[in-house]
Amino acid sequence: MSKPEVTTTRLDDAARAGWLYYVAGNTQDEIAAKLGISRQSAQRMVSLAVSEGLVKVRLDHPIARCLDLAEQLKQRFGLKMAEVVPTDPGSTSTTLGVADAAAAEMTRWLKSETPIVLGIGTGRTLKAAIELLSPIECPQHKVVSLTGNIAPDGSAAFYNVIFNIADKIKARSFPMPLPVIASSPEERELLHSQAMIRPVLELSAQATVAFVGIGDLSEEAPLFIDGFISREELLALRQAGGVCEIVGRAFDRNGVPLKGLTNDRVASAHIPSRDTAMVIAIAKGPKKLPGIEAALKGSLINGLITDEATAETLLAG
Amino acid sequence: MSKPEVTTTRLDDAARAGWLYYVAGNTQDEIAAKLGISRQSAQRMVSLAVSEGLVKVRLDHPIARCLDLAEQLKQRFGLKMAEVVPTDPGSTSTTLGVADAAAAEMTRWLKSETPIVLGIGTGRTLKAAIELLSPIECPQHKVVSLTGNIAPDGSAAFYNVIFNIADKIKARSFPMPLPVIASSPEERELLHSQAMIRPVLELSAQATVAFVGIGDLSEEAPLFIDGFISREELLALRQAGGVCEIVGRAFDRNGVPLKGLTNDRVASAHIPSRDTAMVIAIAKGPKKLPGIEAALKGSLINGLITDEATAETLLAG
DNA sequence: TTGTGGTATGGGCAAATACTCACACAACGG
DNA sequence: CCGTTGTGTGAGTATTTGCCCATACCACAA
Repeated sequence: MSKPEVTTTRLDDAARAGWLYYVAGNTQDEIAAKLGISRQSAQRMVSLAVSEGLVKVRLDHPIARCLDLAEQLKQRFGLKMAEVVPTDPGSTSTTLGVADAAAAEMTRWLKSETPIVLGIGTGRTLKAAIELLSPIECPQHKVVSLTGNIAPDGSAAFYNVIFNIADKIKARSFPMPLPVIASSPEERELLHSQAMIRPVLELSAQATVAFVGIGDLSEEAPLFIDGFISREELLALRQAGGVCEIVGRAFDRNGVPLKGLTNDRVASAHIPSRDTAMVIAIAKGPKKLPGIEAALKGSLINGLITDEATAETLLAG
Repeated sequence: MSKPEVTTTRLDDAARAGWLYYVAGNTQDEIAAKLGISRQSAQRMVSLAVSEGLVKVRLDHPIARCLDLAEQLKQRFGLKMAEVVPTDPGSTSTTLGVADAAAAEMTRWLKSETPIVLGIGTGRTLKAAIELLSPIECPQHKVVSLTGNIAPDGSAAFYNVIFNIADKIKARSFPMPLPVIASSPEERELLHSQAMIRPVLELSAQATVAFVGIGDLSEEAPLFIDGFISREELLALRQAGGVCEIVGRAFDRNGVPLKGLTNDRVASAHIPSRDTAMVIAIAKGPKKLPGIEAALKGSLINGLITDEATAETLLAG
């Protein structure tokens, strides 16, 4: 006999046992007594009810939908980790919710006893996340910046958050005292070969986990708004097919880094290897969608924190 | 609301834990690890999710015996609708199972696109049912109370559930700001002629469907326990042949309303006409048997939700 | 009758889960 | 300011559950 073929009365009994268990809240012992069978049989009845799909559980909470979407994201894009937070339909904030979730995820990593190397990108979302981070003492960990922290005018780049996080978690921090984008490829090489910088770059390659934002390349591209690139450079990136930027480096819609242009001068560390590190992007909203899609296609990341609406669009596409 | 009042984020966490447990099939240990909390807390979260009613279990199996009994009930007593849930032999609860079924039946009605008028009685069973009701937005419907909601001491009658249900389903609600039993027939007339009350009474007569409980008139009669009638009044009702009470109005064993006594002063609306409305009683257990029999004999109802044991006794008698 | 293959049963045990308790901490009220 | 009260937490412990396995049972064929 190929099919399991369960008889009707058997399923009836299973349903009854399942009812007594799940609805009436009996223990298997009690069910056994009431149905006049052994506890083991009662257990079998209950598990039969489950395996035959008689028992359906539903969670009456918006969160349930989010978890479901997260699971789908992981499946579909081969992510190791995904988190979807509820969308607040009214809000236009690009950080609401995801920042909290990112802070929570960071905390989970930081709670580890064994030392980790935490790579940190840049951006508004990340800054918001770190502001939400609860202070926690983790002297065992190291936190390393993936981007330079010097703005074009020589001031500290505002959305470079390495100091903020280091302060919050009392870990040793490794900032990258460089401009985000050097003036020429040669300057970048020169800077990268400095004794102060090299160990930071090496450390960033060893990151256990990295949190990065995804920047769009629209008219309001953070790289442009914050003055790291000129309007002409922004247009050139778009012309070349660029749709997003991670730690300053521009990618096309397939997540392939653009050749030339500002990419030749980006002084940031490379995104850590997805084989050895968790690279978690924090991004939501329609403006970031092409960027997220690119990052997923190009396997630039293996973790994503986003919101419901964004997740739905990603899965629909 | 005198409820414990659990904050949103706490419920969110509970939902998350519940999802991981029931949907994703994690053990509590795994949940604890994933959420970065202790196993005990994970357990608490899961049980919170259950106790807050976030987790709904449904059994997708018509237990043959119950269906059979339901069919027989419909045939024998000319009901339009009957539902029989399994009996838990050991339990003394008067709501277990039937409340779930009632909630499911309500949901079925509420899902209707076309606006309905939902009449709601009172009582423990009904309250339990409404607590199990999943929140569902139905602004198209109206829900009207069939009984007054003022207790003898002036407080809100505890088992009047119009507000609970209105809150759950986001429908316009029509409570009846009256005492359940007026001090005299004259007072009742006066109250009923009020401009605030009349529309409610008229609406209740137009109900599409009404859910009512059946109260017994034993020493533990809810009317008496909750202080709506005195012991003397209770005894008088029994003396006069009363066996049950629906929306406060007492009936004899044939389902004929008693003349005089407290019935002259009951301020409740009449049970909607069985010709135009579904009137569904929710009741089980030996104590309610005479009441259910009376309601069936007097054709006070055309729908019944009860349990196996009660159904069997009804059919045997 | 006996053997054989398949299936159901219950004992036993480790894992998982629920519960109780004591304590920490914050909010509240004198 | 200090007790009081309520709430949340972790530790420890009892209960419950899931699962393996030896055994009993049954139908059927030799």
